[in-house]
Amino acid sequence: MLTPKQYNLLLYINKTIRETGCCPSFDEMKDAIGLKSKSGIHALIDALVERNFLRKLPHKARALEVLKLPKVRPSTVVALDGKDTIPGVEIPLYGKIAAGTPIEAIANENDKLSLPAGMVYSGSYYALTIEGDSMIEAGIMDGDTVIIKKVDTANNGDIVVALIDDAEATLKEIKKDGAYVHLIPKNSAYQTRRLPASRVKVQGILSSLIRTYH
Amino acid sequence: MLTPKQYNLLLYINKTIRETGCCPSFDEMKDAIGLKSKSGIHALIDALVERNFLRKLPHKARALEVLKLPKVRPSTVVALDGKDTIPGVEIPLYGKIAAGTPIEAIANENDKLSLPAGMVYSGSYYALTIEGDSMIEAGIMDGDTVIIKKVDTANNGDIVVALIDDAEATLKEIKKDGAYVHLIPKNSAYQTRRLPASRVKVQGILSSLIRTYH
DNA sequence: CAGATTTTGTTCTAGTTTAGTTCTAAAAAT
DNA sequence: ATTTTTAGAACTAAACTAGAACAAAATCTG
Repeated sequence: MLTPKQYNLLLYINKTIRETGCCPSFDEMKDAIGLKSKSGIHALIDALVERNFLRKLPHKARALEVLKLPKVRPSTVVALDGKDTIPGVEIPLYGKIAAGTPIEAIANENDKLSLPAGMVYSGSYYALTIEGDSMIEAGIMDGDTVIIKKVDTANNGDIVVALIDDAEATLKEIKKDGAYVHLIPKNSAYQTRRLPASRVKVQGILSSLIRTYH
Repeated sequence: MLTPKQYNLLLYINKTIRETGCCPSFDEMKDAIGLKSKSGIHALIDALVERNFLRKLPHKARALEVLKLPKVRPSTVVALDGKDTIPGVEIPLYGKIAAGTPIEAIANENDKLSLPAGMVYSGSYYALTIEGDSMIEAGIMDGDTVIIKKVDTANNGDIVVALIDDAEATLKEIKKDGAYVHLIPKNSAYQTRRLPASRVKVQGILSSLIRTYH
């Protein structure tokens, strides 16, 4: 994944941005990791950008953004010897859902979400990552992971994954109105959509939500 | 599927990346699994790449990525409800947190929350149930369960459990301002509180959030 | 606001160290 | 006896260090 130098620089950049609010300069970085020339920093940063740990705004000074950090976990978590286990399940993580975009068709077998058994009851479940802010007033934020229970009917007021015209999937509150359904965003900047029931398929209802900070 | 050498090497690579954040070199690997030459490592890695357990960025050093791990075989744990087991942890659920109520008053050692190991990294954690709407604009709603990492310092912008005057615990965004701290609610109907740093103790920072519907 | 100044980022060259690959042969296992 | 695994050396390539010169961005100044 990373070389030790790359890793140390990444940690230093992240720490500095968090503590001071602004990005260190190349000279500050070279002092911090003990180099005498900043050309090496340049190469390290290029490597980190290439690996998608950093992004830099082109033609700006002190304009680095940390995209992710290597997940450093205690070894007990990966000691797969069956000691620290709880009853649990793995459900597929199907990708992102956003207003106006279909769920990514790829069901990547590698993307799985582990859940304690207590979070899922009978039935079949899958997970999606939220993109966009159309449900923000329901406390569903960009980047949240939602756990969806596969069902094909829902009650008024349920938050559902709705597939429109077999093309576009979206997470909205549903309200039935005769032969029509209303798909209600929870953000006053967005409009409720009213569609013939025949064009809308319920693909599941919101069962739980997980958000990770930092 | 995998030979014992391949399996051990894969676990070692995964463990090293997770613990240190960076990828081991071939020499480190050969020492780790007890070989005297690194040419054998090369063959093992090729085999792991071919079986899609590893990916390597071409023409890069220390640029391995673990794609998947062999399935966990829960040998002794009894499956519950036909469900599987996963690596996991249990953390204490201390009760509700709301403006004006100390945590300890409602602490009950018996309430535990099970989490998949992937949700907690190094450190000690506890869980609280949110009461009230003072953080609603941060997507934290009444009834949500928050997972708190026990630490006693935080950075500006972190959402923390703050204990005021050893009496009152509250979940707020923290901002340090010299000898003072600001405790910032995320609801325009509430006021930011500015307190001398001596009256405020950080009891943990928000690590993740779980919400269950229905 | 324009121009000057300083700070910051980029590029180049060149050399050192570290890491990865390939090949051959010996040793072990089947 | 054949195949697989291991060891070792030789080689190629990437990572790292350093210095300087230059270009661009940010800041200062009148």
